[in-house]
Amino acid sequence: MKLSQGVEWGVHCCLVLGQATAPVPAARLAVYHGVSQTYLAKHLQALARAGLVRSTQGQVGGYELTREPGAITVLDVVSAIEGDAPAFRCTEIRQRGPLGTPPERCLRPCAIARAMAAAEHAWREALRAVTIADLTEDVQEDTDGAAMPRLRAWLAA
Amino acid sequence: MKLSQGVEWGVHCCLVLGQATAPVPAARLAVYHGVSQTYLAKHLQALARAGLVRSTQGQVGGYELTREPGAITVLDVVSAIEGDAPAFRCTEIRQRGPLGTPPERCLRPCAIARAMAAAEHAWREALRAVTIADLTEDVQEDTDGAAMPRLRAWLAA
DNA sequence: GCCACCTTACTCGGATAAGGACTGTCCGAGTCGCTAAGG
DNA sequence: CCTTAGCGACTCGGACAGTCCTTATCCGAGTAAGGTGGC
Repeated sequence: MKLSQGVEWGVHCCLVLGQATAPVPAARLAVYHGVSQTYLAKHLQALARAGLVRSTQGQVGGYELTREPGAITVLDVVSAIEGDAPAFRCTEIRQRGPLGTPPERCLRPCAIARAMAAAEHAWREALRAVTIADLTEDVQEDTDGAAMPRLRAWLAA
Repeated sequence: MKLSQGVEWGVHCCLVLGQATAPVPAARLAVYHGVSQTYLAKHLQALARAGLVRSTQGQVGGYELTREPGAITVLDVVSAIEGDAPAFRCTEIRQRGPLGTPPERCLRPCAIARAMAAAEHAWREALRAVTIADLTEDVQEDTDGAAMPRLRAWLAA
């Protein structure tokens, strides 16, 4: 089990966009993070499709958040990049083989699937509890309040 | 993010082995579940490497649990199949780019990595709370107590 | 001086290749039980 | 009748291809700003 690289990039981009006062082009976000410009663009498209960011074309275009940072959770970003499909997919093994349970007896999901779904629910809730604003504050504390002012100055330049 | 197919197979195999009183060959487990024999063998090797099951060769050989079902958690099986690597891998984006934070300033893990790690911890704890014995009981209830006796009879035949 | 048009440059968006991991398969090494011969 | 050596069959274990998804990239469509010419 592994998460896509794009998740990390997407969250970082949301942190940056939360500090911006004007649309930021994808290329500028890529330079700031030191990653591939074209590939980051692909992930930003996913964020746009999910409605987390809005894209503007033209000379002063770019990406900007559609909601305030406190209203965007990490789960929103992860779901936008990774999709909503559950990590564990029950293939109904219990219905197969010589002692397979008939489908009409399988009213509830498989016990294994239930346990897996409960664990994924806990994972999602933990991600839902953290917003972009929370992360921004954490980064501020980690850097003694230096990161965000520097970032805003770099965005303005 | 998706889990390997082998996780589902591995848990099901542990459920069966928990009911067995003698080693069960991999081929028999595959027939019972209606899955590929050779591919299931590959995943059983992973369970053996993790010390969850013991393999015996020879004519009456096969696999058997090393611990009682109540002492094996779903997390044990998932870790055996998927490995212990965390799903989210921080690539230290904060250290890159024109405003990268110097490594000597990065004492704590990245705030994003901390949030992701907390969520994964919640996921792991939820899986650790469920044992093979718990799942066996759940399946019993789902089938009105019919599944395990039938399984034991099939194993004896 | 003001307005409309055009050019230009910049932006995003989807369609297109390469690499790696999961999936699926095979055959060889090792081990145990059974059989048969000898004492 | 008991012991022991050999044989045979069954088991696991690691090494080998195929396929899907993630990664990475490119070029075309669209848009807004700025400049220029006309009124």
